[in-house]
Amino acid sequence: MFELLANDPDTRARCGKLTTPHGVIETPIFMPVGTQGSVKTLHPEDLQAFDAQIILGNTYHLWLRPGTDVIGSLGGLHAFTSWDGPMLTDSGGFQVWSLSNLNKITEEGVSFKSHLDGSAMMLSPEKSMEIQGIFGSDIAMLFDECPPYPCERKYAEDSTALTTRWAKRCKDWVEKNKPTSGRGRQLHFGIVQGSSYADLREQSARELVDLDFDGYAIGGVSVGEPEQEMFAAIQNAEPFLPPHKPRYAMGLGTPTQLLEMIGQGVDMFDCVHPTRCARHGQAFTLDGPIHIKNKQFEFDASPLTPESHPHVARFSRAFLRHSFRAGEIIAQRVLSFHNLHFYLQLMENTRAAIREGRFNEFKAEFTARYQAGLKK
RNA sequence: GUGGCCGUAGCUCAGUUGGUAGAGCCCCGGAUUGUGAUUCCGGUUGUCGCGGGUUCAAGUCCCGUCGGUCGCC
Repeated sequence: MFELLANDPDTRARCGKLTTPHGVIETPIFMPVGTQGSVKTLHPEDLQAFDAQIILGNTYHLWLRPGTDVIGSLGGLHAFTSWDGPMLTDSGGFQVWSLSNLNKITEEGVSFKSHLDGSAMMLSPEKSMEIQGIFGSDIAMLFDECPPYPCERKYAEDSTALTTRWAKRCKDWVEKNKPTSGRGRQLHFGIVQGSSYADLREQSARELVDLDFDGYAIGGVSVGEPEQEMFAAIQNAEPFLPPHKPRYAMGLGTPTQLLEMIGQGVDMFDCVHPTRCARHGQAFTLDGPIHIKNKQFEFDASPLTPESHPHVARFSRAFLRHSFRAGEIIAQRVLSFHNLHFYLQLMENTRAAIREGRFNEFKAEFTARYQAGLKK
């Protein structure tokens, strides 16, 4: 299922291969986010063009619209969205946090009002597993509670314990119902919580590992915490996760954060950052991000970056700036393509560096150049 | 010729009983971290058509004048 291929001698970074029903994923990997069944502005062929290995979908959003009846009758999420590669579905636990003004958390689950039509809904561990089973994603995330940041000790304790109890219920449901992706056994990842408390992170990790899942995510990050807290959450959980299972940092991060966390033993990432920034005109480069809408690019005939994919490099910076200012869709699409290509290229180069035992050097070089660009 | 309406930021306009000028867009810059994101935040810009009068104080009131617009002869 998960095979470790290389360990970096100087850090906790490693290379691996995760086998899923719809294909093999090489780690470390970044997973583009396609909340509602598509990566915004991109065609599945675009994703293939820069070798996206796995993409995300979201249980909460796809359950509310179009619903399990539609996706189920169309043959599952892969057939429905026309993406034939591996797919991971988030459980909806994060939406409990991000839409928190509309919900109420109880032992049973979360009752909330649909943000689409206000109708009363209830999401529970069993329900989330059932929905993800019908979707037939390759990797299903357990239904967790993502506490806010900052979070008081008592709340964090109760929340962490609740996430463990919910994890047990998810496991029971899965063992009873044995969901498949349509091509084989669906994988299930537990989610470590514990907020900013080291002992709770450890406790959460241990309890989830005892339940034995296919992989482990570190959640409760990307909720507005400072970067150091984010890294601390990883460091407080990672030592208690089994080396022979994949680790996934949820909702992260920037290019340099990815390298930092890979060095801390993380294998998988997802984040809306590259696609959201792209739609707003920010492009990632080896010298830090640039705002393509800026006046300095008005007459710039050069490609977005020297390393840009041919689909992107055929356009001048001047044209991209113009297209953004004119509100043309092509601009958002080209930058989305570019940013994801940049992230996946970074992952590919990182894997090569780990295999060759020079991850630290690679990370230092990349980070120095990127941050020098940030200061300009 | 005559009557009404209108002249305020680059554009479209708001400006209460007179109290020292605002909004949206544009433009310039920034944010964005398990997507409720064509989102959010910040910034630049004015002979208030012109001249005169009343008043402590006029974009607001009065007179004149110029320009635009609509109606009438």
